[in-house]
Parts: sequence; C-alpha cells; structure tokens
Amino acid sequence: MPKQVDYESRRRRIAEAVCLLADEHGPEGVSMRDVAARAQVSLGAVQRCFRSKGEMLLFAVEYVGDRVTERVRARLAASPAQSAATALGHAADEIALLREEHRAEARIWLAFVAQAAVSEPLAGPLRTSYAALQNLLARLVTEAIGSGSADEGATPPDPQHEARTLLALADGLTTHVLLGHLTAEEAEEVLHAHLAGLWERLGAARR
Amino acid sequence: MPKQVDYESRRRRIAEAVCLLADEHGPEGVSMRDVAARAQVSLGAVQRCFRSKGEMLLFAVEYVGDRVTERVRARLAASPAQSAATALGHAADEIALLREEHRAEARIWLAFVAQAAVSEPLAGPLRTSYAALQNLLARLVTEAIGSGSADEGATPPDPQHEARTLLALADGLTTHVLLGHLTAEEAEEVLHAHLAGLWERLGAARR
DNA sequence: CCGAAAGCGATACGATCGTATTGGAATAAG
DNA sequence: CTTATTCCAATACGATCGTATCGCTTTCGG
Repeated sequence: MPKQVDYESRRRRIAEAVCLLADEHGPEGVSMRDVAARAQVSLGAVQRCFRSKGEMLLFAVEYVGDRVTERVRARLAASPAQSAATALGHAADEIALLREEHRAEARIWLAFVAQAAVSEPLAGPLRTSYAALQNLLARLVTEAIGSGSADEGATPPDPQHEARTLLALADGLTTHVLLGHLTAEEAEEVLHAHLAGLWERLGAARR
Repeated sequence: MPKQVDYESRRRRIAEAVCLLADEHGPEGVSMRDVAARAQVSLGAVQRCFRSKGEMLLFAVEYVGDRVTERVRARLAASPAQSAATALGHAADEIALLREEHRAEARIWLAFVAQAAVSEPLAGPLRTSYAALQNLLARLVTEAIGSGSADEGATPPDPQHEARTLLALADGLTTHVLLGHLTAEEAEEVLHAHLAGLWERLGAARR
C-alpha cells in the first residue's frame, strides 16, 4: 500500500482554520482557498479530506460543539468537591463564553447557528450540542436540589425547565455581548443574578 | 425637471425582498440580482436606490428593526388599560417572535445579528433596536413596581437589570426555537415561568 | 528494487458575484 | 415642440467562488 497520512489530525487542523476565518469574516465568508491557506495545506489536500465544502463545514461545526461541551465538562471535573451551586455557576460561565479569550469561539458558534437556521444538515449537530449542554445543566440542578434543602412547602423546580432557562439566557447574553449591546461585565452580572435567584428558589435553607 | 420616482417606497419594497431572501437562503445568500427579481425591478433600479450592497443591507436591517419595535409598541398601545403584568407578558411575547407567523422575521433577525457580529456598520442599527426594546421593557417593569406592592423588606429590583435579563432570555429562546432545539410551546412556557417569577419578586401583595 | 497505488499541487472550468458603463426611453421646464 | 435631465434596462467586466481534472511525487507490498 502506498503513502498514507493521518486524516484525522489534518481534518482537525482544517477545522481550526475554518473557525479562524469564520471568526474574522463571518460565516459563508470562508472559502476553500482561504481555508487551505490558513491550514497551510494545498487546496487539493482540503478536497481530499472533504468531498465538498458543506461536508467541511459540517465537520467544523461538530468540532466546535464538541470542544465547547468538552471544556464545560473539564471545568466541572476540575472542581468536583465544591458545592452544586458553584458548579452550576462555573458551568454557566463556560457556556456563556463571555470571557475575552473565548470571544472568537462565541462568534464562530453564532455564525454556525445563523447558518443552521436555514440549513437543516447543519442544524443536527448543533441540536446535539445543545441537548448535551442542557442535560449537563439539568443534572447539576438535580444535584443542587438533592444536596439542598428538604423544604416541602414550595413546589420543587423542574431541572429540565431550569436548564432550558439557563441555557437560553446564557446564549442570549453571549449574543448581546458580541453585538456590543451589553458589556461582558453586565452580562456576567445578569447571569449571576439569575443563578442567585435560582439558588434561592431551590431552597432558602442554605449556608 | 425630468422623470422622478418615489424612492422611499421603492427602498422599502427592496428591503422586503431582502428579508424574504435572507429568510430562505440565509444571510450573505442574498444577491443583488435575486433581490431585484424578488422586488420585481431591474438590477439597475436597485443600484440607483443603493450605492452598494452594504448600503442596501444596512437599510434592510434598520427596516426590520423598526418594524419589530413598532409592532411591540403597537401591541402595548392596543391594550393600555390592563395591568402592567399582562403588558409585560405581551411585550415579551412579541419580542420573542415565537409564533409561527413571525418565524420568518425571527430568521431574518438572526441572520442580521450573526452578520453584525463581524461587521461593525451593521451592528449599529441593531444596537439601537436592542436599546429601544430594553428601555421599553424597563419602563414596563418600572410601572409594574409602581402599581405593585409597597413592601419594603425585599430589595427592589432594578428595572434595567430585569429588562436586560428578559431581553436576553427572549432572544435565546427564539434562537433555540429556530434551531429546533426547543418547540415554540416549550419556549413560551419558559418565558412565562420567568415572568411569573419576576412578578412574584416585584411584590407578593398582588391580586 | 520496482511497479502499483495513493496523495498532492497546479491548473482549468463554468457559474455567479458586485459593480461600472452605456444607449435610449421617459418627462417636465421653457 | 424642443431640449435638458433623470431614470433604467441591458450588458460588460473583473474577481472569486466550488469543483473537476491531470501529471508528478512519494511510499510501501512484493
């Protein structure tokens, strides 16, 4: 058998280039040639990795989705001993992508979301990522309920419901920061205030 | 003086065409030629109305922004006698663009937002629209506080803070519905639950 | 050592893009 | 009616896009 290369690593490299370009010039502003140049490979090499541009974008969106969810998971694993409340806070922070160093990732995400709203094949992987994040948040809420108060007067919050709210709020805040409608500090303040409210609702008997 | 046409109405017609195409093929998927065909005018006529494509898109985004905020304002004017609480609910409903008949408008909005995240000239009008909506919501919250309880124990919520939260939540929910991650019913349920929580926070002494 | 096979860089191709140009139709003032 | 001016449809143009094709190089089984 003749020459063979590590396609997996090359695909990842190309996906990185797609992200860089999508961050700079928006979605649809990435061309195969620019991608090839950014990834420091020839156009032909890109074409060998992906049958078409659509296939390349699909891989890139899955790549980004995996990276975000993995980062959230890692953040949780890094601080396992703390309370469910702070864990929720950290998770929400990571999802909201508010920090300056993740601004690019947020722009890429938004670019793909907008594209996916009119392109069904792209929407699939994004839904998968969102479902993963929502389930992760819901699990944290469940833990918070369990370790929290045993108060029986108030209606117990639905973890999936709270996770949906949190995810949508984080997403909206990220968008508003990207647009410059909110500063990162304002968004963080809103997010933390919501978390504080949620925590209070979970059960006031908390120290 | 020779022939003269109503440029204002033609510009609006072209903006409508831009919206229709942005809804179908996403942002950047709208070409001058397609726009001209949709608006039933020639390419030359479009070029006379707008010096460049960017100028056309800029006009279109302002047009959409005005239409959304105007619709929210109209909805409020149509039900002036009701309580501040229901007014807030209606406003949030309109902003979230969850109903099927506004799905297209939501897609267009998302398309422009994504584009604006990497194109500063487009971001300006969007920020203006968001600021208008946030102020409108904040005003409603203020009214709700005024007409609500006079309880002094709890800390009074900051109207601007609550407006920011509401706006971001509505935006995030709209996006998730467009992607198919949430159904319109789920999103509406989340939004109403948040409003209920807010209302409760404003003061429990309410009938 | 050697040919078969796979990879890759270069190039070609057709389509489509935004924009510029141009020649003639339409219109209102004199 | 004449004429100057505005408008517009058609067309041209150069750039860039995604994709297809084609030799040359590289590599490994035999």
